[in-house]
Amino acid sequence: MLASIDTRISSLTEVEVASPESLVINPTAERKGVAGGPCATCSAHNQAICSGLKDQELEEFARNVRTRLVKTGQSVYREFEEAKYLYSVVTGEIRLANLLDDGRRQVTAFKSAGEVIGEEKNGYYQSDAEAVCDTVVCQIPIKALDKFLTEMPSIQTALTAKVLDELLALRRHAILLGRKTPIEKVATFLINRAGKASGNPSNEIQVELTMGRNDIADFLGLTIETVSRTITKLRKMGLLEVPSNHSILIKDRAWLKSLAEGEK
Amino acid sequence: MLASIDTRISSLTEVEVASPESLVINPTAERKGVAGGPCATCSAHNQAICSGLKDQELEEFARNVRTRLVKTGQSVYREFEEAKYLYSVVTGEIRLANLLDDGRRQVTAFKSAGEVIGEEKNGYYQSDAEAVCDTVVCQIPIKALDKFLTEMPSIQTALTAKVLDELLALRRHAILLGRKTPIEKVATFLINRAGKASGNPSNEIQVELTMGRNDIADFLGLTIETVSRTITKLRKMGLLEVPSNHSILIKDRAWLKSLAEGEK
DNA sequence: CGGCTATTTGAGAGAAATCAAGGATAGTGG
DNA sequence: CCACTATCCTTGATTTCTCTCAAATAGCCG
Repeated sequence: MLASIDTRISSLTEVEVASPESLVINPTAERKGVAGGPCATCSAHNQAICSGLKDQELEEFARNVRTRLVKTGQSVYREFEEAKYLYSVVTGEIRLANLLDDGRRQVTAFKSAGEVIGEEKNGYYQSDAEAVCDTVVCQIPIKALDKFLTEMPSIQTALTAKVLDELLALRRHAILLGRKTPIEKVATFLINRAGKASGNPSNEIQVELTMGRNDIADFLGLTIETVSRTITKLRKMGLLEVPSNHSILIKDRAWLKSLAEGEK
Repeated sequence: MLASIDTRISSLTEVEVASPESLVINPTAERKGVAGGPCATCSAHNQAICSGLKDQELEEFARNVRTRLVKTGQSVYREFEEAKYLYSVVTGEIRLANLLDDGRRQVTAFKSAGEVIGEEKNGYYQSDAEAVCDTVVCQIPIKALDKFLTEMPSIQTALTAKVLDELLALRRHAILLGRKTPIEKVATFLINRAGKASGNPSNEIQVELTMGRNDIADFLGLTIETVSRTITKLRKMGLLEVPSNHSILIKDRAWLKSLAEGEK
């Protein structure tokens, strides 16, 4: 699955000449005659807010959206910027972050395929959204969205569910930030990643990290050194192997999970 | 304003014989013949999700809701409990909290008049909701709400706005928990309270705390001792006076605000 | 291969948690 | 109304962690 994402991204990247900052592709231009239009064949379709749409609605939806390639480190939008679009992540990964004036940063979430970003307050985005790796997002104009919400109830429902999911995720994250130890934080992070990564319930599982230690530290409310030391500690306990900086092999998922919950 | 709340609560408390656990009052029984029904005269009406309703809609709304007195320490609902109602706070204050298995607690928000609680995920509440002090809530059955959402668009709009507000508040709280120092945390807490408390932009302002130090500690991700020491420190800096445990006088709001943002 | 960046590791300082009393406050019942 | 008790809050001493500062190592890109 990761391989197919990589393929998709690099093929898109090659077209990237068109716009050095961020590539905009009109999906209607890509495929014609497919039932449901181009969105029907989107790799994120099944997990996205458009998944409940019928063929005809989906075609209408497709006419209103654009996909956009956001390269590593580039931002999709910034906090306090006027919110004109809602986005759905297609491939890759986005980090949402908030900053203090002196540069301290808190990453509040990593968002991947099918997830929605772009929440606003009084018309302005609530946080910075930046690509952790080369990422494709689906850009939905707020104006078009308003129409969809009334005409296509399944979008309303799906969107509400996504927002409530995000609320819950933030609550879970709050208890992590405020009350968990570094080991519990890192264990929770890895377990959540493993859950995202596959349905394989086996005790050993490979986790791919798109982000660097810095992002992990800012996500968990730690310094980069503490993250590094904690991973080392888990490795020396025999819980992990670290084949590369961006990949971690969990040797004992159940044990790691119990650590994540604070059972010592 | 606080005085009027107290009056209201104690008058309700006296009726409390009816139900030792939590008093249920049918507002339709209270007043008749008022345009908009009993909800029109609700002290929280202007800030609540029902504020945009016309008289007739409001009467329909009133027929479907009940008010409920929740005494100090009692819970409105618990995490993982089936979500049958959405609530709007009328008077008093509710704390939302999540727990770890070993009892560690993170308070994610304090909710007062006009604010909504009861967010769910797959039909189950996301956190514990408990009364910080004697509190009156308006109980809206989810089933009735679903009907309102389609028939009264202003409710849909208001509710969406409330949820987005909550998302933003949680993001702000995440950066507080993950990246702020104890002084910044306490200063932020007090400044936010002061903002809630009044429109008085003067430099000196009185803040009423309904909750104890324990709740503040669990809200800010600190121990109770650190909260206490930090308040003492701010007091000795001449920034605060503490006339009673539940009341704090901010002597220099601008200075406190600059501390809250991390400017040293 | 060389330079750049990311990550790991080490030593030391500082800060908040923990452990332990002591003091204030509020609510209860005489 | 006041004494009494339970709870809450503050303060002090000590310990433990995590951060900070510093440097070495590893990985990556051209």
